[in-house]
Amino acid sequence: MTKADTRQKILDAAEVLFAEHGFGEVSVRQVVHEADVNVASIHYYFGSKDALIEEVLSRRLTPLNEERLRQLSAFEEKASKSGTTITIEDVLYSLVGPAVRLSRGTEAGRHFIRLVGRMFAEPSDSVQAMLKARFEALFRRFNEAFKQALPGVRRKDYFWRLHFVIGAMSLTLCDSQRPALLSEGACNPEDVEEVIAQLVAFCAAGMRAEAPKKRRTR
Amino acid sequence: MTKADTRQKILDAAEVLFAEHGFGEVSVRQVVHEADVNVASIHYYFGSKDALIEEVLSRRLTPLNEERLRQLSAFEEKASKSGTTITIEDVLYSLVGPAVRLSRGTEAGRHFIRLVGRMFAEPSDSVQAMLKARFEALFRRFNEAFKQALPGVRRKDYFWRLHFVIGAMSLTLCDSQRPALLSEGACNPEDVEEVIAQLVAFCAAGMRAEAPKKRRTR
DNA sequence: GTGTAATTGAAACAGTCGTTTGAATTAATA
DNA sequence: TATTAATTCAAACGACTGTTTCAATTACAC
Repeated sequence: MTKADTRQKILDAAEVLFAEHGFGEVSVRQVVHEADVNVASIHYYFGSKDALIEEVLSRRLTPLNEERLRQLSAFEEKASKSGTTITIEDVLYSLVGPAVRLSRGTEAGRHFIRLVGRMFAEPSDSVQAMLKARFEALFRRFNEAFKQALPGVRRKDYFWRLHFVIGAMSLTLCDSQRPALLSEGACNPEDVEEVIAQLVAFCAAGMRAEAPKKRRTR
Repeated sequence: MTKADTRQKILDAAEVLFAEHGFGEVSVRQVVHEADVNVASIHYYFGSKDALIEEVLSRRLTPLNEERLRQLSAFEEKASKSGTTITIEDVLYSLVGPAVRLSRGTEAGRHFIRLVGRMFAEPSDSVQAMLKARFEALFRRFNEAFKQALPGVRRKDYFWRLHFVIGAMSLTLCDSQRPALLSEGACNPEDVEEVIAQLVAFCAAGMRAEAPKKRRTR
């Protein structure tokens, strides 16, 4: 067995187990058992369990965010060629499309994406710091694009709505089965383009909403 | 110290710790240390760690969901008296209002609500079964109300959108600080009625959106 | 084929885990 | 106040945690 094989087997097994049960609940011994390698391999290749977690995440997160930026650039170029500006649907499509496709393509992608969704609800400082580092560039780029697509929306309203978009997206990535269960089969979570279209339509309408007014507290 | 005191101290400490670090990451010894009681108390009062988790959740979830139903009924009554039907804003307001208020009121509420948000991203079977049991009645009741408020929306579209609403709400409850951080202070997560108004406006617009159309896969 | 480095293996490290025990203590009942 | 029941306590249970050690094995350059 070559070096690459063992590393890969550990990462694959860890991805599945972490997605299924969370970081804290999965022991390195479960990982090495599933990967069919020795206990010491994890520390030989990664140094520690925490370092392994980092590796599991960055392995797929980097290409995913690159793809998002690629799609966004393509939409912007297309718009500028036709003398228009990018639409909110285009921006959302670039943001959620690659992620949903990854989450529904292979079994590995499904596990990984659930892992990311789980992390967004994870308040632990180390995880949040990691997320921030990996998403900062993406965030700045999409902020500009959203601004262009939503000229009339106030700054404050925009940031709240971005937060809601992230929430809707996270849950959709993290839990693919609930809509099917709740609707008793009417929703098909495996119809990737349908999921994307639903998510984009919902978020675009929410983003474009009238500025909210507070109610009297009851 | 009376019996009630010890039980209460354990529940309070467990709520904070579980919300902060998750179920698996918190040991019963951390809980008893924080609660300043003996290790055996947890098994004396609750039987097991799992049973303690259940107790922590149901202690606040039951009154929360009762309040949601109360508000919904009040809106429905008001509408029927004036010969109109309930609006989507009213339904959403009943769903998210009590939860957001709980999450921003006391420190205990904040911790508890983060716990619930975290659980929605938790795929573990035992947790999902627990959630299902505790939310089933609420779910049926709100389904009817949404149906009334959204006569033109197809069944399939509705269930997808409900899923997105839950996602937006979950993240907002779970992570109160991110909007403030991302917006560099423009959003104030402590302005409870503002948060509710923003969430309701976003979700109402999303719920009322035009039926989505799939794009060509790129 | 020999020597050297990379990798794997089984065993053990010191801690921590959830849980249990049974005696010591407190509170309630009579 | 005496008796009984409820509660607390320190200590220990075996199992499991992440990590380390070092000999055995494999791969590769010469």
